[in-house]
Amino acid sequence: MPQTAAPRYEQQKLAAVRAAASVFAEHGYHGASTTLIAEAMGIKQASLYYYFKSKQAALVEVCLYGLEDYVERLQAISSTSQPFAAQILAVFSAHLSAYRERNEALKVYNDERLYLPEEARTELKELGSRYRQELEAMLERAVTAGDVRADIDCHFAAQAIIGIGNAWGDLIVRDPDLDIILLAQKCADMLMNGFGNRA
Amino acid sequence: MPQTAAPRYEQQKLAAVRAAASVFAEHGYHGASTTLIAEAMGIKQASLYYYFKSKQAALVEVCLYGLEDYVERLQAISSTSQPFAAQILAVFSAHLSAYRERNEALKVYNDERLYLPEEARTELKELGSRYRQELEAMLERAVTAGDVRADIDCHFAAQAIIGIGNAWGDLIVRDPDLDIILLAQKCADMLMNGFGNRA
DNA sequence: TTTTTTTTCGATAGCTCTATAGAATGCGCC
DNA sequence: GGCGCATTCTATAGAGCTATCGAAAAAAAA
Repeated sequence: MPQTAAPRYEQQKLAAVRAAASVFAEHGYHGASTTLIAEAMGIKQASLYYYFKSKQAALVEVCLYGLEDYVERLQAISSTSQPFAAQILAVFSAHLSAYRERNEALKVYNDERLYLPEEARTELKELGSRYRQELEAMLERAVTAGDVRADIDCHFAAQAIIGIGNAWGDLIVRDPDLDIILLAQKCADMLMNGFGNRA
Repeated sequence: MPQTAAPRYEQQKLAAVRAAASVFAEHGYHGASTTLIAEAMGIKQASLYYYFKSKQAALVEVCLYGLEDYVERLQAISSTSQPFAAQILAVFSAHLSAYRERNEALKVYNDERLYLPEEARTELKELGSRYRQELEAMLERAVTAGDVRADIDCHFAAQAIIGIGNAWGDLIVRDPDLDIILLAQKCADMLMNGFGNRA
């Protein structure tokens, strides 16, 4: 699928972001060198600065790339009128497949965001917490609809869902054989029904 | 509480491990400098090498310190004959309070273990997976006892439990006001009963 | 006090890393 | 071909970092 009118710069810029994501994911922000990133995309170290103003700027772009359509996807799910059980399955599927598709970038956001410059950090933090808030609102609606127990702490629940997604996301990055669909089903089942044997 | 016969060396060594844990936790392994670690314990950079052969050796010691009684605690819980619901609550409590007590070291183990030397890495990995296996065995016993649904994938479940614990552990480190007991209860409740409204 | 041992220090070699500057190369277009 | 622009290169300044060495200081032993 050839991009229409994709000037070389755009292509290379994207390649640079991806290379940076990959190297940051493997070595961590501080452990990664600009030389390594450049090599990963087949150019020399100094040429990288044609695309990034600084190493830190590269980190910012990688994180943004990782989060990009992440929140939007959740909002799309959240705005459907499916029963909650179906929604939560969709949430896990989206979360996990985001990890698979942009796995390095999302991992980098989770692991290295502490090293972002203050300014970018708050911007991204806001994006991240928008995600949590959306999830929280979704849970609250499910409570009113009677799909979710009334005594659930929605704030806690939203954090837990994100935590589970991220934990599996990490494992997915390292083990490409994991079946995302199956995993999402198990997560959703766990969350809705618990492990306990119904008396 | 004065340690009986605690020679200066032992004290300082422990201080060094803790300082390293703290600095690694804040800056990451590669982002941390030996100067910073030394300063954190009030000595000069070169003096640190009296206690650590190398920076990497410090990482190893921090990780070991973080995991130390972690597995043992789980085994203690696992060997009781409490009902599973009580056990799982104890597991979460132990997991979360370990994070609070040795928070930096455990966080370092989770975040930075990738940068361990191969040899130490496998040793620690084994410790870590002993934890998961123990949890898995516990779940299997609970299935036989009828406390847990028979159709649960115990391997998945064990990973999920660890993932949830670590996710909250991370948040605990950053927010010291979180109530661990309450959190553990919510986690256990979520796991056993799920969020779904029982028809 | 003097001697011995443990702990800390200052100085520095040797290395790697980021970022910059200016030259070279490719490439479309007249 | 030759001009202008975009892209990549080589070379390097400048800084920080780990680890080592031998001397100093502190503590313990005699």
